[in-house]
Amino acid sequence: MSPKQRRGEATADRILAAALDLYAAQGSGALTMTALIAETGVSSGSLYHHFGSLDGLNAALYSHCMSGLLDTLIAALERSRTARTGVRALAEAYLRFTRDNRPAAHFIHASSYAGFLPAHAERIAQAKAPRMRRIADWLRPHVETGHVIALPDPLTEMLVIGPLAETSRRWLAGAPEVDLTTAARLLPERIWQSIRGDHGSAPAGA
Amino acid sequence: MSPKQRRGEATADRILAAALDLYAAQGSGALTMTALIAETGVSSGSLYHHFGSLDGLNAALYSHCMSGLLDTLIAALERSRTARTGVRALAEAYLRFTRDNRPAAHFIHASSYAGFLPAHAERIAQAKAPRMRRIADWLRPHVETGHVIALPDPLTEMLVIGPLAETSRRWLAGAPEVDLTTAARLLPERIWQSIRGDHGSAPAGA
DNA sequence: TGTACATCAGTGAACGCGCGTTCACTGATGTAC
DNA sequence: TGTACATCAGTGAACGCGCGTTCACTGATGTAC
Repeated sequence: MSPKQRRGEATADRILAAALDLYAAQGSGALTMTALIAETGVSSGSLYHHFGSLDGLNAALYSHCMSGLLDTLIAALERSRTARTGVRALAEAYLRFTRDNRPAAHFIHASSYAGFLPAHAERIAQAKAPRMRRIADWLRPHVETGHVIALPDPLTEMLVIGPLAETSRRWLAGAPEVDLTTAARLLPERIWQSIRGDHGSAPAGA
Repeated sequence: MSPKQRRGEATADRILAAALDLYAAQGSGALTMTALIAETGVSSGSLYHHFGSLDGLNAALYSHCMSGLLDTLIAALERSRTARTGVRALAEAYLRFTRDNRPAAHFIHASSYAGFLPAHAERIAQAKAPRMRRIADWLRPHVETGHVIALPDPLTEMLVIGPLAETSRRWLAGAPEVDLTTAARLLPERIWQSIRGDHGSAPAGA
């Protein structure tokens, strides 16, 4: 996991970067050990030394990309004070991440059902869990004051992430009718409407 | 595409059913020509006679599953008169489809970035387009009366389908915290809140 | 400051395996006269 | 009603290829004394 020599870490990073490049350029079918060896010049033995298997490499790449996304969302949230501005900032940040980190976003979304997720669940959760906790910690007081509706555990997340993930997926798949800029302008307020509590901002007129 | 003999159609259907079974049981990696030949007893030549390639078979399976989902949504919509009841019925129907047709739902969601989608886009659109049109036709009058907010083209769809798709994905991936029954009880109304216009039902108290 | 040694990092040839696909063929079905 | 024939449906052996992984090895790094 954590290399004991500097050059080891550098090699691992270089391999992950090349893996994401390969993925971005030619899709999931192109992310093979053979292609990675050809692309990086690194030997197969070295690849196995660092990642154990192709699945292990995929898991490491997933962890890396997902951490990038969550860190972006956390930064947006923790800059905001009210529930409404926080949710809106998170929504904008999510779509901005998709636009600015297309390969990483693509890899995250395309990996939903990949075999390496359950196989390396523990290692992945280790990176993901503390970040999810920070998001939950930010949200909790706003639920307690009634500004955000109280829903059973993952449903608020579904309402917020759902439209953003679906929009990102369509855009990543190349759907020409999806425009991230328009989405970033209009979706955040509608998402906020879907989770705000009775105690939220003025309901009908303003 | 359309077989000229009865038994041809029966064989193709049997192959697609076996393909979905294989997929459901062991994941996308298990849906291979070799496995399909072993499972169905059909010869490789027959497989190629009907579907042309593995990608072709995947595209046919996708079309079949997607049509099933859309038909379910259309039935729910066209039973409803008001915008609110229609949207709620669609949301419930979507989650019910996921629960009752797990393999088909899984295949649909997991295929988002598959190579066979662009490769067979035309054939797939032929099944999808008329169904999407019926949904759009149902929605249009409700936008015109102001009961549903007017948004640029795919954004309303993102707000409605997003939370449903995300909930389905998590459940399909085996996330234990996602409960489709709870989701079906609480999400529809929240989704409605996200797309209803000023002219929608009474806003704050009821 | 120098040396011995354990550990980490990296090499590359070789392996077996299952994959998608092809092709020359036979058998079944439906249609025209 | 019967026959000829074109087309559809289905067979299965054979192909080459690229894949993930292994393993015995060498070289680089850091640490203990």
